[in-house]
Amino acid sequence: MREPPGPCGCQKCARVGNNAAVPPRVRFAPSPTGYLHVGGARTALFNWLFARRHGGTFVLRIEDTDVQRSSADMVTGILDGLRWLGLDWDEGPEVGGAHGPYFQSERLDRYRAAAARLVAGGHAYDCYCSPERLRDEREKAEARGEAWQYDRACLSLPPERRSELERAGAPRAIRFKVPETHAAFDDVVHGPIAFDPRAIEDFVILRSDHHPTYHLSVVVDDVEMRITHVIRGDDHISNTPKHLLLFEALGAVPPTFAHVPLILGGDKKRLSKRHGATSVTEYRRQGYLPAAMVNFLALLGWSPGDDRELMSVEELVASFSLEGISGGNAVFNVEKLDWMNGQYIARLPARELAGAVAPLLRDAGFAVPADAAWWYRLLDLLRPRARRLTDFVELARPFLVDTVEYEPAAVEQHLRAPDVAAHLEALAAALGTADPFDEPHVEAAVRGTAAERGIKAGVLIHATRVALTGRTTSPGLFEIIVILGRDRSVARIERLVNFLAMRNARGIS
RNA sequence: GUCCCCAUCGUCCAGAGGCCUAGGACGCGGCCCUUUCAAGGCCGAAACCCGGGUUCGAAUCCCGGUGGGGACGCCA
Repeated sequence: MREPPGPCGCQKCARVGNNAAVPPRVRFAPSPTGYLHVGGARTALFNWLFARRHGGTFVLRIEDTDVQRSSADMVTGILDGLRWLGLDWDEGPEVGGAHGPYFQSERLDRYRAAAARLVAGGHAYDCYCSPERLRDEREKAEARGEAWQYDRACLSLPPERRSELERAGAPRAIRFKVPETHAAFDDVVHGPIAFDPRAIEDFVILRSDHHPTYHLSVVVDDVEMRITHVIRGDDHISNTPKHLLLFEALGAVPPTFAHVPLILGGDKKRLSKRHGATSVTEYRRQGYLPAAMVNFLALLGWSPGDDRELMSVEELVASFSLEGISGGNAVFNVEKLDWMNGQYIARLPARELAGAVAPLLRDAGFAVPADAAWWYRLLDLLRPRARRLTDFVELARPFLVDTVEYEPAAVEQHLRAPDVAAHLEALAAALGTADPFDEPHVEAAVRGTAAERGIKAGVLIHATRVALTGRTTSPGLFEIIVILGRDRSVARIERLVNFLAMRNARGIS
């Protein structure tokens, strides 16, 4: 029996009720208690790709029910991170939408109403147990090497005891009464997962300060925001049975779940600060291109099913499917990210590259060259040598300063040949008459000079590189002579000749 | 400790019973190109965790072990 295709012609769009296929609604729900972590960014990316692939809606919801630890700055940072990656949201902060508000701190009345409904329906009950008592019980159990579950002390409180507590002003939380039904679901990436409900304690859904816990708010919002697919981190698998139970108690059809594996550091431990950068802001600062970051993150735990590696956002959207997500955790491999970033730098249009490098140049105290054509040509010479945007500052330095510094290693390695100064003077003269001043003629001048003076071209080339850049490495010599131009090239060669003369005079050779 | 998830080169993935002499990419080694450094091209080393089943046939299915990870809060 074939099911009707979804709105985008595929079989994967959500089916709500009997058989009406609707475009999927997915959400990314970060907690603003920290910056946007690369793991969170990848979860957001998978949600976004899924929504775009199926013509669905990507909702951004801020889970700021932890008043103490949440901050507005973190919200800004997360939004900036998502925008930098190009993950635009259809509903959420700043854009609004029909299912708002999108900050949980503005939806507290809904959670309280839902909790009251659950109590009224016999799915939840008031709990007056003090946090101290619960903590003690847990510690005692732990000392015995056992796990402790809430003992349902408040499940059936005698009315007189209850009014006594109320009169005494005892803080009251609300706990969900976990039923004995089996909690099982079919995870899109993991397959069937079943839990024994006896392993789930009666968890708190509304704190004594009348704020919801995560379990309540996430389910209430997913219901009210009509979320069809929950794509989130693996670490939520063990929470899912609680959520399933809540969906049921609330009389709602649960969404489809897809739990994506975690991102680990080189030691296979959960990625954290000691592994290096973990926030997307940090990668941005380090000179990674958003397109490279997206490509890399997409391939971390997901594959299009073939051997493609370099994929544009359009290709990712066209190929994305939840079934392509692998079940195992993935190690964040910076070397591969570096390679990929280099690939994107190599392919970036000159204008865009120049735009991306400009702020870095200014930060380093350089003015962006006024001659755009010249600057683009220079960038083209440098780009195959760059892996990060930040590399361009050092690569470009010799071409932006008035006077180059001679690196000791360059002086030692390439200026030892006999009569280098004389050879360089001859080259300066030859360059003075090269016409036109282009690569073939410059090359002819260099090779011709070497031949006339009976030395190997390499000797002259290396010495000249030191004169022009002060370094042992650079783009091809003929290319850099041309880009520096006749006057600057000749001047730099003559300056090195003088430098060598002074050094000889001081007998330092 | 209990529950859950996972298991292919060092790393990220391909593989959905015969197409596997296990494929691609990063990284690594070599060669080519070459004025250096890159980039690029070519070549190479490198893996199915172990043990039982099922099957004519298993990297692929089942069970057990081992290993790794995650969750066990009035955090999210």
